Amino acid sequence: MLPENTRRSLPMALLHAREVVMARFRPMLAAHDVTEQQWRVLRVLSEAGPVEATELADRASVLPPSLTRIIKALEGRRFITRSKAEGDGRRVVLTIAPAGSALIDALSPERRVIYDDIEQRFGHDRLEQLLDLLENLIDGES
Amino acid sequence: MLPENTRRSLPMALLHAREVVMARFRPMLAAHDVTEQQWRVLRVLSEAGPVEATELADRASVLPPSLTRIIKALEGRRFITRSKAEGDGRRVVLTIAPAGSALIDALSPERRVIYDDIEQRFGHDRLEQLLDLLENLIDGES
DNA sequence: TTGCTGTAGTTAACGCGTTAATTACATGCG
DNA sequence: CGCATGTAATTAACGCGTTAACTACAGCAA
Repeated sequence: MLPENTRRSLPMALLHAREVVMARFRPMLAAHDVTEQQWRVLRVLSEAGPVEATELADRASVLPPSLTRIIKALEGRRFITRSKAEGDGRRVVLTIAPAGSALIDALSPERRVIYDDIEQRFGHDRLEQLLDLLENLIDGES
Repeated sequence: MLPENTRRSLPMALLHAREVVMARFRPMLAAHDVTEQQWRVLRVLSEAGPVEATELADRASVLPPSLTRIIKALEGRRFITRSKAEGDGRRVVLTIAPAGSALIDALSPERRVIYDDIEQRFGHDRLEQLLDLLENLIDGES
């Protein structure tokens, strides 16, 4: 059934939901001069260790051209380091640098507070339910 | 509780979910040379009739600077018309034009097919449940 | 009327999303 | 080896997201 109004359209609802959630995190990121995408890349590198660019782009939900720009910015600020994969001169391996880890550590407490607040306001069970549904949607469509 | 991995983070999940859903609609929009945002604006105008810019931006989930650019593009293609509100020289009123309505009509069948397919694959009840949760999240955080 | 304050839109600057084209390297085949 | 094909990453071009600054107009008060 076609959604009769814009408000109850799935793409719109996802967009709007993401907007209101990110609005809570944005001030924190802006205060440290990191964009949302740079933050995602740093977190993936922090969680997953040295990773090739393609996998990094995939895990951070960033397209390759964007990743190229993000890498340049993060490398310029010494948040990450970049090296060629041995055995394949095309691949690039990214590693988080001390300054990058320090940023992650510095922001984690604040991030936890925001996330906890969202979870508390929305409800733990409903959040889990929402995450399950989103995961199912993603797996089913991709 | 802080999400332990990037995959089960709410902002990431919302982003990724939106991505996979929009991937289904994007070819349709590209084939008619409309961006996703232009399409949203047209649909709001189609549903709501003549509307002032601020309300339009709000309903289409587009920021004012973006709306200014979108209006220019849509006006250039005769999809919408623009006029000043009588009684208030600051306000701008947007109205969908015949060419715009024609585009909406041309794309609606295909849009329905895509939406129905998503709904069928994901499940009607789960979709409704997801929309409810998203609506609650939006209302609770905004 | 003059001027202050608030509001609607626009412009500017910069980064990302998206697609297409391009470069650099790897692999396989003759 | 030499060349075609494929893949990883980058670059280019254009539109949108985001914030801040700016313009134009409305409303109100002295």
